Amino acid sequence: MVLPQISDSEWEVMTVLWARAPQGAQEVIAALAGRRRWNSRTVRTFLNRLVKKGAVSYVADGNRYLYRPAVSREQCIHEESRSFVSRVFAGDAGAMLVQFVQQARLSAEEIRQLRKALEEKGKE
Amino acid sequence: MVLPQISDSEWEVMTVLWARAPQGAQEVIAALAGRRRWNSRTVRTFLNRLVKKGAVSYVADGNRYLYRPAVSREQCIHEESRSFVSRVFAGDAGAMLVQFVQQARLSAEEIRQLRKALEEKGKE
DNA sequence: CTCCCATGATTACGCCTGTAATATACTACC
DNA sequence: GGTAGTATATTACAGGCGTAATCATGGGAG
Repeated sequence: MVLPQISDSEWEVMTVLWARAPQGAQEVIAALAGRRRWNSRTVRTFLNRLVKKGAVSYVADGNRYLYRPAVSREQCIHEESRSFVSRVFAGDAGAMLVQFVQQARLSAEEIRQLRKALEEKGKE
Repeated sequence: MVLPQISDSEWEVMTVLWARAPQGAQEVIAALAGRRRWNSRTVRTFLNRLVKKGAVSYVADGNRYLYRPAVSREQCIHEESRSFVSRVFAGDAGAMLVQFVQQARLSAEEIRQLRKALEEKGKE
């Protein structure tokens, strides 16, 4: 199955659904209200498009729908990352990592975690 | 100055110009011929759009133009990366890195390089 | 029974993208 | 001086995206 293409705005909607599901449109709208000043109709449009794309499914609940993700966050992250690295770093993930590690602000905990992940890699 | 928005296809054209500049349209078309099966007119369209966006500048050279990047690769990478991390990882670069390190195939040299970069980070 | 309101469905619209084709201008050759 | 090539400039067109407004429908308030 090919993952549906998810736009920037749609991604925010997915984030809400990945955090909790199922949710009605009102709840999704409420969850987004803090971050984005979208008209409620706009959010409904995104939900519709996501359904049409197969990224979200729904079941009827009385007079409304309950929406839930139809694709996993992990898969989507994977796909987005792949396309990002391929675009910007010509597929060279190593180059990307080096650049990011040098540039990002990392907590001590993250550094520890990254070291550990690298150890694992080194063993292969 | 706000960086222009560069699309996927346009990014490939920029890559060619970042590698060597200035170049005439023919040279850019030739450079891309191996990777993408674009009609030469398509490439010219991208060059035009990039000029219009201010990402590329040109000077006349006889009957043709010589194009060169008007924005630096580093700036563009930075911007693309920022928007990617903010979108997919809600701005949490650390989370992104952990995910990538676990997932990417890395050469021994890259692992060494990353370790070193982490050492530097740890010292701060 | 009737009217309003919320909900989903359909439609709108301008800009961006991918992918070119057509038009115009200039040069180099016969 | 016309003609064939190139080069750039302009135009095309469908599908995606951001941002909503309008339409239709069914259930609850009165």
